[in-house]
Amino acid sequence: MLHLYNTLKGEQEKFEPLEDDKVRFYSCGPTVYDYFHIGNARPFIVFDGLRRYLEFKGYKVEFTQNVTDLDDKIIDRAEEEGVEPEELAEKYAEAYFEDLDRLGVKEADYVPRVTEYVDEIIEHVSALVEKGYGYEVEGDVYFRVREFSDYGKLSGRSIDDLKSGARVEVEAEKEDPLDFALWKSSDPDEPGWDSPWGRGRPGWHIECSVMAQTTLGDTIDIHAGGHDLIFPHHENEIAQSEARTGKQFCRYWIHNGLLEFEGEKMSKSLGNFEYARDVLEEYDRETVRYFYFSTHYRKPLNFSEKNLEDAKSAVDRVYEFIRTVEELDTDEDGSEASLSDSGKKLLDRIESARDRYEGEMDSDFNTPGGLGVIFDLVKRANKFRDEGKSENEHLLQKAKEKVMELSEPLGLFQGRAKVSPFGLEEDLLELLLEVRNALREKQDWELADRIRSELKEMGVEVKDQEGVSTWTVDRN
RNA sequence: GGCGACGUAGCCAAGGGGCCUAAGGCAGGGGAUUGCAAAUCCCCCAUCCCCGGUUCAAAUCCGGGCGUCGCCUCCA
Repeated sequence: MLHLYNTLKGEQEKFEPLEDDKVRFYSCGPTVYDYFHIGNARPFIVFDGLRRYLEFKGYKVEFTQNVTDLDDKIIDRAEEEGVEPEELAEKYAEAYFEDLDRLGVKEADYVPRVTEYVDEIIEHVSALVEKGYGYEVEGDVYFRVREFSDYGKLSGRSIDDLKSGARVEVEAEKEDPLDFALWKSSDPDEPGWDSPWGRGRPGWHIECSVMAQTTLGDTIDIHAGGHDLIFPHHENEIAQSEARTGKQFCRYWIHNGLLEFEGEKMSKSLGNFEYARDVLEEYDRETVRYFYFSTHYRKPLNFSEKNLEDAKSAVDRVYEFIRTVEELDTDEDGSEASLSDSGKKLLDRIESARDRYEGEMDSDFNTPGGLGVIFDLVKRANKFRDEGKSENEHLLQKAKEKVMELSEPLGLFQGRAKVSPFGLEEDLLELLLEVRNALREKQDWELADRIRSELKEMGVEVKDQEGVSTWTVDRN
């Protein structure tokens, strides 16, 4: 039974979707005014993992991740670069999809864009105005926070706490400084749509409410995003949504911890960030994914070379195991009746692995625990292999299959990308290694070592093992 | 100032009253294996931020400190 920490309740709860095995899952997507940085990638990867894990457990998941392609940041940035906002948004939306693909994030079922939902947004805002939750002042429409009695239930604050914070910008036209914009009037040179309040564009929080509810329904099961979105973004989403429907908007609010860099939150405004695409030049996707899954998703995590290098070594360890097993001839069926004691132990470990794994993962998506089960299996299988019981080699095959099965939700260890799409490079490499092995037969170590070290410089690592030479590429 | 999260080995990181003489990974040391290298295997490497308390029993619960981070303003 899966348990998730629900920000709304402030504690872990049993996860039970509204409709038996169907899960309606919304995850906050990017505002496409720039490439996303490696900290932004955390929720993308972590919630991709959660989605896959739900599917792994047999749920039917409907997954929506929006693209905010209309926003003041886009307008500002477009002006700086001297291009149209639409053009800028399109450029970065494309880059976003490319980067997601490189990170191995599965495509969402629905990928709504704000500009395609303006009609629905206007409808939603109109409904709020009719109900007395929204009011117009000179073409802007605000949400009347005091009207919504549950305001603050997600972030655990009261309106009075917020007031005393006193950092809320005072705009004279608002009835209350805490009220937030649902709709903003646009200057003639800004993007705008005709509405009952004149030409304008959606406010800052409304798009998520509308896109979530349009694609998934009035009440959704999971809404996920970064911890820094709890207030005001998600708080306001709740207010807008529930004020209109009178129904609960979302049942489980899930928030990931932030990525830190040298002790501070990585963010665009602090300037201490690295683009995800730049990190991917250095490290392959599985290293990045492992890096994220090796810490519980709610904890803060420090970004550093060292951490990524560690992750890389760990990923290599599993691939090394998979590779060695694949090189065994394990055609024989191997009867389990004649297993040695150590074989029986290993078989037992393999057979109990899924339960142990789910036991970890069910506890608030504890991926470090889940990875522990996977690595434990690798360790024990390696040990078994070293005992040299060749008659039981099919057990290693089984262990490998289990490792891959359990790694699937994490998008790990399913096989590495080939060197080139044509396969020619691979053939040439094989040929080169054959020649090198002929040299080794003749004990021409000097030339053989030179080939190995020069290949290494190109990123191809050669290993000689049990008479066979293998190679791995240090890139994806 | 208000609200919240967190503090486990050299580093990363699970665990959350007795099975902990604390998973797993990385790095390091010693050994086996090896043309060399790599990989693999074996062995070694923590008493859980501090102080009080509850309990037969606490890393694990309670209270108080200290520290780090986040939110209260755009932000994943």
